[in-house]
Amino acid sequence: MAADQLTSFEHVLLGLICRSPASGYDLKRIFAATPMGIYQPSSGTLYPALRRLEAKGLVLASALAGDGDPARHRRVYEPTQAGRTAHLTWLRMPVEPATASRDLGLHLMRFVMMEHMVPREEVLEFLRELKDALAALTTGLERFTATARFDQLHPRFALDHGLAVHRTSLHWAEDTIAALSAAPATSP
Amino acid sequence: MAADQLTSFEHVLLGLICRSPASGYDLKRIFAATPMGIYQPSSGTLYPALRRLEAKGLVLASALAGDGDPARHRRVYEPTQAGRTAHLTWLRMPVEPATASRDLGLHLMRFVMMEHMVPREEVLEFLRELKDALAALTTGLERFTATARFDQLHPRFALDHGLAVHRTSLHWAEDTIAALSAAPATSP
DNA sequence: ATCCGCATGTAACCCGTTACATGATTCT
DNA sequence: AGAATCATGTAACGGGTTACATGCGGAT
Repeated sequence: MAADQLTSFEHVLLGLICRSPASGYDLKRIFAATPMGIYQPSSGTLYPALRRLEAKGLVLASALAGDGDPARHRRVYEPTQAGRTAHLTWLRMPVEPATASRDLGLHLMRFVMMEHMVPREEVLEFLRELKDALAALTTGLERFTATARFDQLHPRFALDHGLAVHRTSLHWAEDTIAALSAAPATSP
Repeated sequence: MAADQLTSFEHVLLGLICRSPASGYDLKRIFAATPMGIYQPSSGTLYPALRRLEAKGLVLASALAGDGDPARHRRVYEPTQAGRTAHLTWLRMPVEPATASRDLGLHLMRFVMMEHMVPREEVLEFLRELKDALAALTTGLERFTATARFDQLHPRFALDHGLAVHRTSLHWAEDTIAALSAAPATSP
């Protein structure tokens, strides 16, 4: 049932539910309030995705709203054991160097959700993988810049942008590895 | 016929065809060879997209292959007048500050294609719009960072990354404005 | 004669977008 | 009572992904 892989959005939803049980509306507000609110999922995206997670046995809708009157049209989802496992597996997925650039935002998302979910050492390993992938990308772009001949200005400028941004991400990864190595340990 | 708007991918294809007539296979090789090859369109994406552009009257398939034997199963597309107009209109679209972050890659694409297509002053105006949008995003993130309280480490680190990357893009825009202002004029 | 690269296409499937629909609850 | 907010859903549409299919031309 839970065999086929989830979309990125479903993985994020599952992660949020694992952090704390939530209804669809709760999740909508989370997206609206936090800086990941650049993406605002619509009802037509959100609720079917939750139903898919439910159908795959990764989350369960507990209809208890908490207040006095029972279950007033609110479906609060909480993860099943299979859901927690799937989420942890997702968090532990390796960084594919080839797609690290495209998936950077998703990797950041995973990084945020790793806290208190996987041990510090695994987080550092993830960051090292990310750093290596970004380093490979920058050297690849540097090599292209060195070998290609530019008969126009703008392509060169655009490459400069890509290079600068990748270098920034690379430095961030290095800095974060250092900061996290120095930070006091926390309990999962 | 050409009323409804195109997808980003279709806009890019149209731009490439405007730069120089090409077949589907040519376009595929362009994506594979240049640094935009991070995205490699499949046949099922590419050819239907070209057919849509053709159906909308934006491109035309001229079946002359150039070599001796005539048209050996190669559809070389070239832009129609409506196609050129649509492409120029796309190039001249303003930068939406709200989605500048999400569309940054696309804006860079537009920037590359603007060369020799729109006058230098319009390119500079575009870059100023982009710079302003990026500046607004950075101050917005800075404000969030200042007001929000972080009970966890990773969200703070992730925000740092976003801030650093946006600042890099902002600096790039400023530098490119300066460089382009100083560069010698070119003919469209 | 066969295999590889060129070159274009089709069909199933899935998901995100958009727009609309529906009720319950709280506020004024 | 009426409006706004909470809360969930559905249906149509379009396009991207994947995988498969096809045929020609040149190379070994």
